[in-house]
Amino acid sequence: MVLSRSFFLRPDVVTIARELLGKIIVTQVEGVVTSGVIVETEAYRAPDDRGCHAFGNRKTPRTQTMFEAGGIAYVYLCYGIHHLFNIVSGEQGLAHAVLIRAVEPVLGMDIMKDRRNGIRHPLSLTNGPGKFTRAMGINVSHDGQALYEPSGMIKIVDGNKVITENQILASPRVGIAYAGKCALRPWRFRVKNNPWTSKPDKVAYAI
DNA sequence: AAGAGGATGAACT
DNA sequence: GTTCATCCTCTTG
Repeated sequence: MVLSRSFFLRPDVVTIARELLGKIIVTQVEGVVTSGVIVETEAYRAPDDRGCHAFGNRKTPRTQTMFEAGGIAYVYLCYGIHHLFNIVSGEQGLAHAVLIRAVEPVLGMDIMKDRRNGIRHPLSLTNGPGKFTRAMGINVSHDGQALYEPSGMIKIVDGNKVITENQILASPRVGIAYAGKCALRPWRFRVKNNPWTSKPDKVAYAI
């Protein structure tokens, strides 16, 4: 079953980021279906999080999507090359989002390999935020897409895979040195011992 | 109007 | 470990 919109409308984006571990993301792009289990996420939370694009609730053309009601995609271009996919959460006006950082492929591995031209090792196919979007055909044209429609191009499905708290590892988010103290917040979550996650962090905590 | 820099990844040495 | 690709967004003047 696709996750209901109410799942994404809740106010605690950090909890949502943890609960998305084990859920399945499915895309249908140009008639091709791919899917994968979400194994790594990060939470971003305006207004108090300096790492969030919408820090201080500043509205710009790009961050507009984050202020919409939860359950839609926020996709943006990073370093001019990588399309990074987030799930907007919270009620309208609350600029919260969960970055999907890695998935474990389920359907369409061959397509993923094609899209990830040149990558041979399966474990390197989807173990990063820019890698998995490429593999699953996600790009900035999907910004604002609803994720809770059973017939949607991108949807989040509950595969009834249970990830208990002792299977989750938390660590600080990287690449946001400009965020000062906020960079220390352990808002990156990964499934412990899952080989499809990005390379291990130096410091990690149980939750 | 111009310049700096980024929620990364790949290919180097 | 280092470098650089590549372009959009935001800030500043």
